Amino acid sequence: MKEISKRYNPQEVEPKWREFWEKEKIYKFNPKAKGNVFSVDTPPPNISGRMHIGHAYSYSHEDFIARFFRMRGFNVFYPFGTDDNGLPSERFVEKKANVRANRMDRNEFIKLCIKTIQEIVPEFSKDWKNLGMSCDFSKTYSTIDDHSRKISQKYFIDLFEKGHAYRQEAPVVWCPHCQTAIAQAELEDKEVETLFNDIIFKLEDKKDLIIATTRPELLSSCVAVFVHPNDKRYKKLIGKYAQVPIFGNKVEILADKKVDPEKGTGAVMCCTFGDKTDVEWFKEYKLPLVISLEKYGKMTKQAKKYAGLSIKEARQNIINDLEKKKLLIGQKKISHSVNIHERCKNEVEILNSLQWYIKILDKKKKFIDLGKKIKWHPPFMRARYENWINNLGWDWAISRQRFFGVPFPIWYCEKCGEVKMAEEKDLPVDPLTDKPKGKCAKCGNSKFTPEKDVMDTWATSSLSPQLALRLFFDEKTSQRMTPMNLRPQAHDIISTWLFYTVVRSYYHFDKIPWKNVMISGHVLDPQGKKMSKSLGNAVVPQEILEKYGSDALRFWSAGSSLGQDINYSEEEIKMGQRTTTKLWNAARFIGMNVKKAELLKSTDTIEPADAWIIDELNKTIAKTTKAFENYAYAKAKEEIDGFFWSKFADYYVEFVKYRFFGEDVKSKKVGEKTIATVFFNIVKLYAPIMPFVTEEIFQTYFKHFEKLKSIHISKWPEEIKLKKSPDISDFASAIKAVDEIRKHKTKNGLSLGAEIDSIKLKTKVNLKKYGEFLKNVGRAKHLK
RNA sequence: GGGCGCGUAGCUCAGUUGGUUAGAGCAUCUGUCUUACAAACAGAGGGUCAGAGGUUCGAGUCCUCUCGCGCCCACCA
Repeated sequence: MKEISKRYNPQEVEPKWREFWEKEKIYKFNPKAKGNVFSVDTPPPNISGRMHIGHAYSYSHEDFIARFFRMRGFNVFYPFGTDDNGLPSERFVEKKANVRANRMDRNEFIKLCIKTIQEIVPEFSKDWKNLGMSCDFSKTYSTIDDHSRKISQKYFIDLFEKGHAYRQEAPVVWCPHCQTAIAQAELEDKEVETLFNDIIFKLEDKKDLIIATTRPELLSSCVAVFVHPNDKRYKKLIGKYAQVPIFGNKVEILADKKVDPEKGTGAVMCCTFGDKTDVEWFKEYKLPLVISLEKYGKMTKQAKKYAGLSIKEARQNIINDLEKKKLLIGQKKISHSVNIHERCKNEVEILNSLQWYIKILDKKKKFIDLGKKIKWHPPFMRARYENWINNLGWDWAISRQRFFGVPFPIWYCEKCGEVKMAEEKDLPVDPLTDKPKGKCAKCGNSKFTPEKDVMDTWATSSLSPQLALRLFFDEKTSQRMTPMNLRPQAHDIISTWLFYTVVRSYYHFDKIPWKNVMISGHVLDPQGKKMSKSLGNAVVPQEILEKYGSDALRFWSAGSSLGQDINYSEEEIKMGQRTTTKLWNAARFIGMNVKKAELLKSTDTIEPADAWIIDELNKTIAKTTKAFENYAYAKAKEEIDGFFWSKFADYYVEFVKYRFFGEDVKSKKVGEKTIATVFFNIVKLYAPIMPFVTEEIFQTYFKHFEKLKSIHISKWPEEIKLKKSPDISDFASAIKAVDEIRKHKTKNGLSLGAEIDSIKLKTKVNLKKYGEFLKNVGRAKHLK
């Protein structure tokens, strides 16, 4: 047998096989290969940061499944792409190059973005390769490349033509810091301290009406005052008018059930727009639109003497002025939560502006129904999807007043404003530099204004099945391959990526995008807190990979069931490392004792111990296979671990030793075959979780079993059937007897290898059948 | 306030449709260098299954309520 290293060294072994897999194209997708296709809609990681531990965790999960199905004989379509447009990428480039997009030339900035991305993507993708991902990296997409822009624009045109996309001037969630509209899904909450101000509005009879507000700076946008219809204090005021302090205009006092009489003074001003309720009232009561806030977050002329001030400055100045006029009669410190933009963490406003939308509100029920057609792993994650849809309050705003994104393929007629779409054969287009063909369909004019906005990054990534499929297939085949088999992702983007992909798939193809979704949890620190750079409790996967290797990291990832958050535990990673060591040692043991490994033949005559381990193996194969088929990789790992450590290593290896060192050639031979067969299967069972050590063992010891380049394209284990097999119904008693002998030795401080003269067994065991076996395994001369 | 998940040994978790004395790993303690492995092995101790009530011959598992933790959403006047 080959001379091999005594210790397993992942730092040496892992790069070797990684290069080998790439060179030999082990994971290359072959459209003509046999077997049913199993397709994965791989999440394109966002390039705005390196792979973090949460990525390592959830990408491991999908790779387990992809590897399992590959070995199960499926033709696995497992593509890779990167998400590299939109605000996150802009912010990343701004930070890296120390520039601000809105202070530089648009084209220069876009060029800088593209250059930066080209520089970093190869290094960025390396982390995913180092993790051992079995994607086909030979063709990849980026959500900003020509390929993706073309698809994104094509399907936008499709939406428009089908009437699912519309442009409208309406209140929209606006980020004054990023100076763009954003979607509801991009909001986060933040708890802030603020002042609740009681302000006097004068009534027509000169009496006071006190309203409470946290946003006095919006007084100039006040268009009504609302009270609860049953509020006795205000009932008689309904329909009358109140005068807005400082600005002097009169607004009607209206009644609406949304007013909470308990809150503040029970009278509330409605401004266009302070919050979502204002928008609802604005629409419902057809209130006038009075804009006091412009897109940079500064006060407009409407705010008169406060024009040009920031929100905070205006608030302070108005409070001061109200105080001077004795119109501010109370102030209370409160803490409330406000919506912030997830990308920049700044408070958002609601602004009236012209934006493109994709209709979603009118199809809520449909999207919920589609969700029911998808198989969710774990099932309870569907509730989050439905919960999100039920709470949706806005259509999907997809235009962004930004620079680095997929442009809308649109011009507007200068004369009549009619939309002019690009033609499909010209895609991708940039309306800022490309000219539309032909004349305005409506008025015949031939001068056009380009659309400057770009699309929300999700508007492109929600087409990820198409982005991936079209790398390898024509349009017809791509559509035939939808729905894909699996969408793997983490739970934080159910309301964005997952939901939007369902929306797009429905509008374009009237189909669900995938048959299964697999939702991973998050990684928490050992105390159960969220890991984040800012808290300083984040672990860096690159360091773990370097120190312990990918197999060990993946082993840890496999440790919690699907959808569960996991606490980071270095101990568990060490356990993975120990498993690789244990596997390596077991392989070495076989290498030392078995000259040339052979597999059992169905006609071989085996001994009871062999039959027992084969039986246990068969049970393990059945359970592991079922678990993996249900995406329950944690259960699969548990089964394999249990069999390998507690059945194979702890017992079977000890059962077979005496035969290896003894004289009975026939018994020795069948023992050799059994141990090789069983261990070979163990290595295969572990292959999806720990691809490197299993490849090393396969290549070193078992390559001659199957004429294949890699274990990862070998056949998944199946039940081993032997024509004649001894009865092992009483083998448990033999194991019990072995335990008893071990206990006896431990109690007496003897080493397990020590020979003992005789032992009286309490265990009832058939000594005729197992006497010799027990004497040999237990190294006892006599048994009673 | 709504939705979802979780609460089992010191720690991390497993417990399939309710069915003997509740399991594993880590940690602890005691032994053992035994021809794969001391990064190992053998053995031992350790649990009112968050709490209360209910259904049942029988509940960690089903139902109701309470408490605690986490996530998502709403609340923003």
